[in-house]
Amino acid sequence: MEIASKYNPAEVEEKWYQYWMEHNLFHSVPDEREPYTIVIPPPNVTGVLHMGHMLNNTIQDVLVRRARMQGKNACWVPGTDHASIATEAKVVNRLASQGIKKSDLTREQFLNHAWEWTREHGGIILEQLKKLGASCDWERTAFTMDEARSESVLRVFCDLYDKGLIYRGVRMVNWDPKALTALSDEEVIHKEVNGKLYYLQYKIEGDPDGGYAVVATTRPETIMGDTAMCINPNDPKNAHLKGKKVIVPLIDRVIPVIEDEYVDIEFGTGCLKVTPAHDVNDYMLGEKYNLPSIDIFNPDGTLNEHGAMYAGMDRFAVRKQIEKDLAAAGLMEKTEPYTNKVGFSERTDEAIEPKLSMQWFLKMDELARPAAEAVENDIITFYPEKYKNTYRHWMENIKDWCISRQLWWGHRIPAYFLPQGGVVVGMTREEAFEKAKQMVNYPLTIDDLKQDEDVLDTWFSSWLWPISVFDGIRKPDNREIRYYYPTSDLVTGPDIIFFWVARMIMSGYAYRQEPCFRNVYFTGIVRDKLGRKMSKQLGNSPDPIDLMNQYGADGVRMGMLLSSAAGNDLLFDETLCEQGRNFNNKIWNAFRLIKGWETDNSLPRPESARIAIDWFGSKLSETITELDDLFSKYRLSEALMLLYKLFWDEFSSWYLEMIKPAYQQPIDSETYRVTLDYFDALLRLLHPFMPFITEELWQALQQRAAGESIMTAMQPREKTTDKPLLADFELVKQVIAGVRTIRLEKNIPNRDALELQVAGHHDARYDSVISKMCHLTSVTAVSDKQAGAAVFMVGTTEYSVPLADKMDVEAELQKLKGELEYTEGFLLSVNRKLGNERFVQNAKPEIVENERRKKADAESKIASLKESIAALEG
RNA sequence: GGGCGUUUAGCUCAGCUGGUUCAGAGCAUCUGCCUUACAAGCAGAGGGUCGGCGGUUCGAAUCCGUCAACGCCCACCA
Repeated sequence: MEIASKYNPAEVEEKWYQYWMEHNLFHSVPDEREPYTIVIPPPNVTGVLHMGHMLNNTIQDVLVRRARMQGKNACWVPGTDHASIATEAKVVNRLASQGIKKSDLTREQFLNHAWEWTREHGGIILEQLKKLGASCDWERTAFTMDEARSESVLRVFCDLYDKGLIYRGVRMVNWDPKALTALSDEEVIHKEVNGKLYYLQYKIEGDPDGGYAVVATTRPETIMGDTAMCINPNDPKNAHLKGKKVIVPLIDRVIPVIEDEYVDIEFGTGCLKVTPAHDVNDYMLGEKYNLPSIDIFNPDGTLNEHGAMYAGMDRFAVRKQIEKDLAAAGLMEKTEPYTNKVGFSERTDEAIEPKLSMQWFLKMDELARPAAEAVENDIITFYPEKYKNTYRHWMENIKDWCISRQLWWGHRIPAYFLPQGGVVVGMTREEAFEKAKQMVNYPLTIDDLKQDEDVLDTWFSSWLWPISVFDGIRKPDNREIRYYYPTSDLVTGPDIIFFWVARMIMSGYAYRQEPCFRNVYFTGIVRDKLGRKMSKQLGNSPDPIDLMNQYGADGVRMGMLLSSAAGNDLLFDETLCEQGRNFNNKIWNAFRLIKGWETDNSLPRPESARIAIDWFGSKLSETITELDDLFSKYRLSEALMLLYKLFWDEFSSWYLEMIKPAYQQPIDSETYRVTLDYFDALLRLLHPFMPFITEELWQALQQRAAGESIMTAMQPREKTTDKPLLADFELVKQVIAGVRTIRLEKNIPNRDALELQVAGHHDARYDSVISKMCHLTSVTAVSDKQAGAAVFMVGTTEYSVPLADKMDVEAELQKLKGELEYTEGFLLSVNRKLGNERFVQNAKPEIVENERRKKADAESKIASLKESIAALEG
């Protein structure tokens, strides 16, 4: 059978994914095995795969596949998120392109469009995950707005309301004037903005001299909302303003001067304009001093009728205009450049407007307590650990969660207003109606109930995800939730630690009295090789699908993993995918070699093969131990590198070369059998990282039963590791490398056999291997130094290859003298150490002993080198 | 303004509780090879005063202090 010399991923990937699906190998049902559960961080339902998803899902797949091969009942639950704001924005945009305004539609009509959009674009991302090889249990695919999840969300809302944890009230919230909704604090990103600090003159009322106070502000457009000016009572320079009233520029409204120590005397002029409706601090002052609050903005950020002559204009246009008008009126003292932090909407990138509005809130302190403790006490472990600090800090300063959004796409809040005031909460209108009847003493029909128009924050559904995907909210005792929960590992980005991770932990304790997962693996952010975050705007993000077409899914998976030390950002470089592809090719070719061998039962097993088999068996065992350790620390990148080296260096470059029969000669059947076993074990170790090629070769390695798969084969277990053998072999490698170097330097072709002479300690047990690898006629012990031989040292042993006429005596002398000089310097430093009394007294005995050994070795090496030099010179 | 983290070979990183598994790995580079598994390869080689300074110690990449650069998170000073 002729096998191509290059691996072609396109030919095999789809085939095996279908095979896995056809044989239902991803599906899990509860049984007596230990469960291993991961719930996917649900991507936006209408999103497409980006590099962050690639990384995140590759890691999850590695963990799941490995767990499955360790005999656990592995279950990876996929699904998508309705992404309220993001999806609604996309739908609004599409409607706009069709000339339809959202405001022209009824809620129902709009939702029809949204569902249509979801059907069109939904699930694309899940198909892309299949191309990556993700072994999700697709039968369990969930959606945050499907029936089970929606009902769970409403139930939790009702329950928390009944417990008094959800309340409704007027608060200063973060208002997004573009999305026209309130946002939670976590959805606001603070950015530095270069602006101006405006110094405005406020005339003092009734001052005969036309005196005025100067206020420094970054937002002159809000003066129409001023209801006071505030000074610090301890500020001597503004003492003359105490008890006075001042006049708001341009609109000539009179406002009082109040005093509060909140005002920083040093900032600006020490006078602060107070606009309770449009600033969080001013709001506090307003509450404290009972000031009126004048809201001058429409929801979309234009000014309303309180904006006087600016009514209808956008807030930023007003800022420009008012600057001119104030200057014209002689009320603008000056402006100076000023940089301050402004909040922007995470989703729409619109400047946030603090706005007073009626919203629903969830009280957090009670929910946070057990969640904080769980992480503090490592019941839930974070990798890397540093995020524990971040989490603790947030938990300790947690504020109530604004959970209502003025959107249509999402879970509509199950609260109903009564005609004469008051509100009832219920799963359905009917349920609410029943409750309402108990509450009021006036006639009421079901249609009198008006449901709240708002929907819930998207995260109010995702925070239930680990429970709701197993239907643990609606049926807390069902078999699935009891079996799969708590889940094992969560793999996600640190950017959503508050949005999602922290809240899931809270809901887990609130509804299951248990942690929702045991370990959280925070991935880094995928950046380009210049360190820039990958983004659509920059166009620096490669298309994952293109990458997979080019390098194969296995190659790309490897490329992602090689660069991703846990928790560090990773600088993605396509050459890593290339490295992945090359590795695939290496595996492929090793297979070609092995498969090409004929076996012969009558052949005895050569000694060199016996050594090779013993040695590699130990190497394999040692590697498995190290691998387990790395996995337990979630050091996947290093785990993969370890296997890479095991396969490429140890197996291919050393083991296969050692057992390789001469050209077109058969191999003895014993060696062949063991080699197939080793190859099988390597494939199984590699499978979690590179599922496709390993399945392809595993199937080709020998006849497999229908439906059999490497996916469900067991991971190899460690056997005995012969440490002395491994150590010996490292010396053997050095000897072989030494001879190879001589061949290279002296230009001696491989086909010319050489002789190797040894002076000093040498273990002859490995001579068969050395002879085979170096093409030697013999390895002989000699006592006398001989001229005309190229020399190299391994430890204190001197090896030489007689070369006769090929010798360049001068060059050889140079080399030996250089080595002598180095060794003498080394000896000097060791002697200095041993001559230091305090070292000999204080250091641990074994350390001192070690130094003495170094001294002895160096001395013997020097003696040996001197002899060789003498022989050459003589 | 607070907190956290990073700084080791050209690049990306590993070095846990201070002492030959302490200066490492992969990639890249250089040299020689189309040796019949693989040139997407084979064999070999070079390359770092471990960010700067100071301290503790017989001994510091490793511990302490300090400075610098970069990054992240949090925060209501207009």
